[in-house]
Amino acid sequence: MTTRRAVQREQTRDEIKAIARQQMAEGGAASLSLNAIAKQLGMVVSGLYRYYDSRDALITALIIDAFNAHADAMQAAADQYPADDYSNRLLAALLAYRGWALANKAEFSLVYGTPIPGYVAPREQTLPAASRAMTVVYTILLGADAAGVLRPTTLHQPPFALVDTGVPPHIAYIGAVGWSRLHGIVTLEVFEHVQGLVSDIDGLYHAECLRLFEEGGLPPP
Amino acid sequence: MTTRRAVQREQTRDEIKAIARQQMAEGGAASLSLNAIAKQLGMVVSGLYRYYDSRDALITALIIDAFNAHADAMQAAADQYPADDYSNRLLAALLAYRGWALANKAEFSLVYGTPIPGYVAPREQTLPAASRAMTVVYTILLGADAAGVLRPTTLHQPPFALVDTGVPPHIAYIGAVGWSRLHGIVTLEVFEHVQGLVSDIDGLYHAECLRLFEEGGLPPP
DNA sequence: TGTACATCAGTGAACGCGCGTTCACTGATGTAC
DNA sequence: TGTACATCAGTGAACGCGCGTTCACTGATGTAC
Repeated sequence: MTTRRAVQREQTRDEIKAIARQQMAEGGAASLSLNAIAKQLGMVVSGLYRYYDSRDALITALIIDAFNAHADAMQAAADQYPADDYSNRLLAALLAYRGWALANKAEFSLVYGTPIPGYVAPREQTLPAASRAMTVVYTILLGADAAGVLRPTTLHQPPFALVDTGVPPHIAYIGAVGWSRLHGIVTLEVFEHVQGLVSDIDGLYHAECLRLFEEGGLPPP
Repeated sequence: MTTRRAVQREQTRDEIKAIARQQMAEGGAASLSLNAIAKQLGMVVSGLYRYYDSRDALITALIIDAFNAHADAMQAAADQYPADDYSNRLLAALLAYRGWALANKAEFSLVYGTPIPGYVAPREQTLPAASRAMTVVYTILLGADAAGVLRPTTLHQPPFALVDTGVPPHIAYIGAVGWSRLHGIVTLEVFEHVQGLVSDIDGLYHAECLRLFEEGGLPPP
């Protein structure tokens, strides 16, 4: 039974990440510093190396966590509605995309903003988590399509080349268009570029969501 | 005649910015360092303070330059077409938005990505330059509207609140929707998130541009 | 249940590094007369 | 055109700071018998 020490260890790993997240929330994603984390943890900085091999390893863990938390938020929002209520599930997931980003701006920046100088993400580690958010949306759309709820529209015939990820092209097309549109609003909002132009960003986001339902052929909720 | 020294001075200021841009292009926007710039310039680091009051002052200058260069690229692209060829002028400007961003990824990140930790942009200095890109688009749309080329569509009645910037709401609405949509594609592309999903990003961008023409009521070129 | 040993969490000192900023200085370029 | 002085570009040393990482260490917690 190695349990007790292992549990403690896992707790400390989590605590380190929690403090890192908190400090990122205060000073921005790029202000991450092992020294500052150790100080707040009440531990000497070299002690952190018992838990993470290096600063980069910690960043990677934070990135994976962020992707997962983002996807989890979307999934949880969708799950508030019954399995066959595709429209409400999708809208909830889309709103959660923005909601999580605004509630966790630093983590959103860490993942979708300027890369941290000197750090390169190990793709094979981060990619599975990174694609989860998209999978949440695909799953809902695939369900709707299988149930015959997804009306074919012009947005089902991609006029450009998509990467084959196993998802049927007409679903992938809606996904790509929807993601880029909504992501645009969210990035501009998180980095405060659109506030001088649109006062009701919530309204803009909703309007774009509804247009996506219409263009994608799913009845709006 | 203070000219000679003044000219030299202006040249050195430009050279400092050029080196800064080059180093940002190599190491990312956040890797900006006065020491590194001075070394490459062949000058001792304290000498830089003859030209910029501080690191932050240099960053501000670079940000203003980036906004201006971006808007200039859009304006120049539009100006390849006659003043009354609104459709081609607009499309050229929109394509230049992405083109400049891809050709100047570091400057784009500096301006639209995660803010540099410890630096806060003095809004009153950067705002005029920041709004220029949007002005290029507005001007074309206003011209088209005045010439009666802009067909009224549903995208002319904003279902949400816009900030009054002196631009008529129906124009501002098209601007906000178009900007956020296209910006989304460009950010995802610059930070390499969409490459695993869409292989022909050029095609996606064009398709979205054309949809904006249709929705906005301007005949596609 | 008790002892002998192994594992491992956390310490503390030290490493070399790069950072932005200051200050008194030298020597060249410019201005005033 | 020539001299006296002011301006200013660039130097070099020093400042204090925070950074990530290493290493030999102590002492507590766990395991084997």
